[in-house]
Amino acid sequence: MPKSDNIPAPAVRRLSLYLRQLEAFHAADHRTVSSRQLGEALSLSDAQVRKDFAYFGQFGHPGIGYRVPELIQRVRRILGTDKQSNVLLVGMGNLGRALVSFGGFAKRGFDVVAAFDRDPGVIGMKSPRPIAFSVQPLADLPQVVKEKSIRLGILAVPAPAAQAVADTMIAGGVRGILNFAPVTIQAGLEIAVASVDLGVHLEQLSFQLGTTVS
Amino acid sequence: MPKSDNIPAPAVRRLSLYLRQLEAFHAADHRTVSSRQLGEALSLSDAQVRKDFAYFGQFGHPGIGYRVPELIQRVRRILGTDKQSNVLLVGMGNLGRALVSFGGFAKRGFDVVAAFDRDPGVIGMKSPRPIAFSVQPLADLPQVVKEKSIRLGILAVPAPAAQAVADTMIAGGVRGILNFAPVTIQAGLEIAVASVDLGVHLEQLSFQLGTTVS
DNA sequence: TTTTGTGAATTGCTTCACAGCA
DNA sequence: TGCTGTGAAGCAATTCACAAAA
Repeated sequence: MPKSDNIPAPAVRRLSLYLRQLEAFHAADHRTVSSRQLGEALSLSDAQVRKDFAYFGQFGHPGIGYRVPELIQRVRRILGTDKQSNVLLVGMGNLGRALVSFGGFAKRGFDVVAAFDRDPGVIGMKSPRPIAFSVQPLADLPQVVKEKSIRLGILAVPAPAAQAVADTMIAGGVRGILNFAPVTIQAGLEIAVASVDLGVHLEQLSFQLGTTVS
Repeated sequence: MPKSDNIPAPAVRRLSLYLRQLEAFHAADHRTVSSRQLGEALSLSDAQVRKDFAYFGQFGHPGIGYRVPELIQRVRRILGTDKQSNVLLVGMGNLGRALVSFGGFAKRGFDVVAAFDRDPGVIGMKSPRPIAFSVQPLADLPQVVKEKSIRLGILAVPAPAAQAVADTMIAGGVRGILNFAPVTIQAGLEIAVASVDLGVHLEQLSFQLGTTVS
């Protein structure tokens, strides 16, 4: 049983990176890995790595390091991705279509099993590539959430529609939203929201270039 | 002249959010905005907002607040997006195609003006929608970087190719990379790298659901 | 030896609270 | 009065450094 409370948010963010790197070590047939090796691969200190894992329990073996397959299992358990879960997506514009075609989610434990759009033009569309579902109207969302036990939704609609669609998702039973619209989504504390604003990331790079360099 | 050094990284991240929100206030015809209003819209404290701006200079007017158009200009200047700049993209898979079709970059000061891919099958392709350039082979990258004064590149290739392509971009003169591949890119300190791992964000949501709730 | 786990020290970030200006 | 800018205080996260385990 971990302390469960008082875990720094940055530590949780890094947990995902550790998992990704552990899987890379596993693919390269490393049986064990030390906090220093793991930190080096991710540009973190060895102390940081040990402290982060310590928030969740005792995973290491003194003198040995961490056993890779064991740690992968335990981190997945912590993140809740030890079993596949279903997610839905709303907004089948350019980005939405790219995201449902994107193979990377399934490898990390998330299956995109339903897509919704307001536009009747794309509803019924068999979505790009051989995908097993067709695009449905938003009105069907609550039913699909129940039938497929969906907890997470990806929001890929234009900015002006984002808050209203988010409200619809929440009312329909979605518990967490990954938002790609460049607006701040307002939701209750019991709803988890993460936002990815592609423009923001380029701005960060632009700022760094302005200061890092002459 | 700002102090220039010792600016917390979180403050720089929030600067992009302030800009986005200021533009929303501007569109709604707000002439001025207080730190409290701005903070409320972004779920931040008023003190946080004032302190963040203070890292970069004195922008506010006591008793009044911040003048919206003025602050927008100054934040853009700080981020280096007061003038449009050219960016390139490598990797015309699903995600890459969606990103070049994505209108949101131009509004924030970034024009995607060139696209590259390894696959001869897509080279020469006029890219989706009416876009003014065609996909080129990677060998052309250094020349394009020079001709179009490109400093930033978007990396949207599969994970196994990402590091090699990043090296090619850097050797070609790119100074900052926005990486969508789920790997840590190794680059010199003079190169700015930002990574967006779509799977990681879903994992964060998954973790929050596991702990927030029963 | 090697390497973890962890209290203690340190560094960094945020919030507080108020002087000063409009 | 309303609101900014900022030193000081408080809190959070990281790094240090070492006892214990293999």
